[in-house]
Amino acid sequence: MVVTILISDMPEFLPVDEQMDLLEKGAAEIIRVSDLRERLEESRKTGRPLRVKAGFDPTAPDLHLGHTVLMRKLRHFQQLGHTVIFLVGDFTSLIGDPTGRNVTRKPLTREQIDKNAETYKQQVFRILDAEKTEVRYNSEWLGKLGYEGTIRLTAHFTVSQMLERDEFSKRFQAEQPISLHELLYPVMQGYDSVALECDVELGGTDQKFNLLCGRELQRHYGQKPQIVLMTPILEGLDGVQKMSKSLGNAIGINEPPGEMYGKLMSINDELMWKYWVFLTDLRLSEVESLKADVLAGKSHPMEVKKRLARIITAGFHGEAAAESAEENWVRMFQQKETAENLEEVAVSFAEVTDSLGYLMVPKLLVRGGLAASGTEANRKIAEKAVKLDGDVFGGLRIKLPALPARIVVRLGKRAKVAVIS
RNA sequence: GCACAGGUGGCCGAGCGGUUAAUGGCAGCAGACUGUAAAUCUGCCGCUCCUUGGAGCUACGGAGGUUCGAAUCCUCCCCUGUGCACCA
Repeated sequence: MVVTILISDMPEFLPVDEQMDLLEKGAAEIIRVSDLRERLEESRKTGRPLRVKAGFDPTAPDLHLGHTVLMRKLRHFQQLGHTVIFLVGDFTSLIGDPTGRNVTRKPLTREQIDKNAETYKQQVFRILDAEKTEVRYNSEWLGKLGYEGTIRLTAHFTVSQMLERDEFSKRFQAEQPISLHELLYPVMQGYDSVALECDVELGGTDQKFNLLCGRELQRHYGQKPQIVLMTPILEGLDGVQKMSKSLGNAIGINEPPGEMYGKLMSINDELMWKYWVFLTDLRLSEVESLKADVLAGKSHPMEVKKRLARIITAGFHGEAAAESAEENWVRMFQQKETAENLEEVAVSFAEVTDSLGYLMVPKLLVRGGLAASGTEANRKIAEKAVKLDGDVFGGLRIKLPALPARIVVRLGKRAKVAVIS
């Protein structure tokens, strides 16, 4: 399943201008544009594809749309015939990337790393072409480095260079801890570029420092410094903070179509335009014209958002699934009816009934994952937020009809069908 | 090693012997309003059990202690930051 097929069957090495067009779209910053152009010229002349690396800490096995901004850009390089290296930072994840952290990260165990790396690959290849992707692990060379090699490597950097880095200096000034080993992270990431002889490295804008370390080190090792292409950090559902699973504002690429569609619809209008740019293949000019139409009142923002949700959902689940997700959404939220394709939860009679055989509604809510605890379920019932088969429920227990029973349980926006037997 | 300042619920941050499940803020959830938006307003926001009002349990870095009673006082330990020292 490939999200983007912008240009398929592209002959290798298009004219540089055309390559640049595709590569520059949605890039936050390129260091440096002229170098990239030059390197592409060279590759076209010699027939040597560029080596394009992106590294991943196998720490977050659940990819979300924020990650796909970068993946899509890698895919673009791939489509242009260049070599994409998917680097699993199994060694660096022993440290934990200090980027965006105000706290030292806990190191992972070997088992966790391996497991995460596998899950990661599965997900990444929904966007990248697995056949054409070189998968590497940085333990391959970092593991061999040893203490001596590490010392030699770190000698290329000074403490003040490291402290220039925003994350470090902020933490330092705020009198927060910085562990010594965290300073090693950028150095090792930089060495990856040396070991792989990268022409280009991709990363989020928050990775700038790390990416630049690669350039620095490559110079020391007599290589041409890599071009650095940074993708923007996509805001999550709240529209403010970066999309991140731990912040609870993410849309995972493995989420069912209904969820994905619904979450996309819940973003605010302003954010929608960013999603159009970074998560679809519409040209910049096309997005601009959509926006102009909305501003001019020619089209309704909700309709435009529905189209966005549909395109993105279709990219991961196919056109048919996206269409049915949309129909469901309309039925549930616009027409306030009950959706057809609600998720069913099988519940056994004993789990949710009291000794007299009455259905305990709070237990049902917990069992169905709609409430985190019985206490919370009770609160929500008291707030008249719970509906059973479409009617507001205000009590505690209910007499069950004949088994097996199907009850549509709804708490706020979310609803499920409980099948009790 | 010494001195000082700290460690409170998802996060930030009050409290400094009892009316404290613990003020505020953020995040989150629900209701109203809507375009399931956003903004705004309102309510909720540890867990369990009976119930429309209660009962119990767990919680303020860890372990002890003082006290009728401790997040609050004492002792020891762990962790963080800062300064000084060490760097024979």
